[in-house]
Amino acid sequence: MSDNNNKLVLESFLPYRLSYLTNIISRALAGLYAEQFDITPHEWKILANLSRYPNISAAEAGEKTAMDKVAVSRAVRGLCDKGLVHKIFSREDRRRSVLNLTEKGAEIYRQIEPLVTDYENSLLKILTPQELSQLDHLLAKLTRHVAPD
Amino acid sequence: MSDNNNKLVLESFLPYRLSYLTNIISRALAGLYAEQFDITPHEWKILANLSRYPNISAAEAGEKTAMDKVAVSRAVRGLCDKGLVHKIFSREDRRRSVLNLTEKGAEIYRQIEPLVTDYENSLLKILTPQELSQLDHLLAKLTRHVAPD
DNA sequence: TTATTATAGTTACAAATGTAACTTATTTCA
DNA sequence: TGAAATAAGTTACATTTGTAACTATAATAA
Repeated sequence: MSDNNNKLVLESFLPYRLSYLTNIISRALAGLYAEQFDITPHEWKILANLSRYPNISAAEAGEKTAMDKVAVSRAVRGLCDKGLVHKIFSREDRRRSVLNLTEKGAEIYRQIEPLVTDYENSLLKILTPQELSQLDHLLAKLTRHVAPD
Repeated sequence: MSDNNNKLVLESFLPYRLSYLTNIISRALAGLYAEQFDITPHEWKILANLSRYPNISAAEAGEKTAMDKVAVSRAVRGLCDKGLVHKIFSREDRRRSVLNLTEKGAEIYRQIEPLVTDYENSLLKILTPQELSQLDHLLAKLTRHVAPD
């Protein structure tokens, strides 16, 4: 039986509120690097992951970013075309790619990273330490519930 | 001067965590009505707003949903084509549209609404009352900060 | 072995979304 | 007035994104 007896109130509907907030933040973030560095949000995710995890494959990059393999393939191609990423195929398994930042890619990453972390800090610093830990807890709990693994 | 002295850690980066959670929820939500009722997420937003606010214009619907006018125009056309929404132009200002659900639109809305609110409830009920009020407070505070008006 | 199945990645096509230009109607103000 | 500016909505085009089919390689198992 349905446990619903409330009317839908859009202004307080959790998925909409989340989506609204997320869209604004994502757009602001993209604005920090999009035109200036000619990098798409997908490309940025891959770039950041390769900085943190060198030598991963496209599939692994996809897992870490929650991007599907087509999006990863396109982002990697874009990054390779711009000379920011170097791709080879593994000797052991020639299906598997091995991705790394080029020197240029690492340099661009170093330029973008502080812009992005500063933006995050500008958000986080409006929260009290207590609110911060609540936010962390809530995101973890909700995410665990909708995406268990 | 930059107040950044942390390395970017993707797993704990607020915008990514938010975006990840939001995407999963949005996808789950769309799955509730997309194929079964042949309604897109944009169309659903307009449908729900027209149920709550009859006689609004496309521009007003756009404000309430944070959709741009092109997206609204397309969603409204889709809904009209399916016979779910009725559009006339105002007598006082003939640029301005006046939108309403048709009987069929209202009926479809009545069918989808409990699916959507049940899904929201399934999320909210894993939170304690205290966590719920924290979530409400945090979303409001962050949203106010990134989208002041 | 070798036939089947699974995996990594790419390509091709379709659908969705964004940006800019356009049409029509209204408002402003010289 | 009536010319210019503004506003609502649509259309056209380009870009992005998603889905499905495909290629190549590797693993499985009959």
